[in-house]
Amino acid sequence: MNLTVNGQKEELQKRLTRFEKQCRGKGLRVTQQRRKIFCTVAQSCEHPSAEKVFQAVRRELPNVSLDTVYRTLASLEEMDLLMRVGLSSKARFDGDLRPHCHFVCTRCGEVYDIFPQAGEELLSLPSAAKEMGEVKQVHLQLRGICKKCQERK
Amino acid sequence: MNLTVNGQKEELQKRLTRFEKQCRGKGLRVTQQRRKIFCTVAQSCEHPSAEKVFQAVRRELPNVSLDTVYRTLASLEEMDLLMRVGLSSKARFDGDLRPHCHFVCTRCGEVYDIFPQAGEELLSLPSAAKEMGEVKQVHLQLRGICKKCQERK
DNA sequence: TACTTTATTAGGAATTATTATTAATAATAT
DNA sequence: ATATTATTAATAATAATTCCTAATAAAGTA
Repeated sequence: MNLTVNGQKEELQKRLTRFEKQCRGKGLRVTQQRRKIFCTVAQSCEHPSAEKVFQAVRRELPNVSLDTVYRTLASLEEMDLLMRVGLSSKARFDGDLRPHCHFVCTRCGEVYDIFPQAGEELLSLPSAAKEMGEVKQVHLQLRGICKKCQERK
Repeated sequence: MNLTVNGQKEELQKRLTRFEKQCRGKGLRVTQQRRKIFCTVAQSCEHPSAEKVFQAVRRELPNVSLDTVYRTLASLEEMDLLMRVGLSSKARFDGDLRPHCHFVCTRCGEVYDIFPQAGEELLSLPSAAKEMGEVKQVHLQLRGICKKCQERK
């Protein structure tokens, strides 16, 4: 894990400040565990898994439990302090390979298709993409709260 | 599950034809199980989970096993006959909320950041997006084979 | 500072999702 | 029709995540 985010200390500081503000705003206690778990993800460029976060946090808090890590990561995601790569829970499949994107409801987990209008361009690939490897698929996912969930609450 | 894809029978037929061609091309046997599993996903607009596919297939092939469904879905994905929404395996987290996208290597699972160049616009949201609900995050994922994996065979 | 309240946590058990194993089955070529 | 060999069913095993409960500790209050 890197100790700085792309070599930018200020960015890390900004994230930590935001974290504390958000917690206090929501009335969440800033516990050692919560702070350390957030720090671990905020400092890393490696998109760590829950297990990796657990291992890293355990070096300083040897008794931290894996459940705490999962619980905290979920609540940090809820507060928009970090994001989850891919989707949680089980895999879902799509037989439609035409260019379109998915609206994923973060509350109920439902996945909706969004097709671009005729003539509407979905996206242009960032130029740095080709340096990473061979791009075979593009997945564009919009996350938010779906209409149904907005209505029922 | 819908029996037609957005009301277009031709699209479904196209997918089935492609499926058979791909299987024969790769020397894979077109078994009842394989065909029914593919059909189930190809006919559906609901991005079914492996479990859902299993339930649907079992109505016609009562003895199909869950393992077969998982195995077949994975091979269909490999053949680019369907795609997986989100990521398989474990969840991974990112503390960087600045606009950027991820290159996900489908071979080794590694996740790399790609930041747009200065002035480069990542994407414009499809106009249909706002009808789905409130978009809170945009996740752009490029999938392919990373440089490292390309080199080591 | 000590006390109280209540969210949070550790530890372990339970659940869910996915993958591996192996003998039996069935699709294709002959 | 038969042989060959990929594929499958059934079940066990593993991996990932979540639940449960008593113990702990953060933040407010006296």
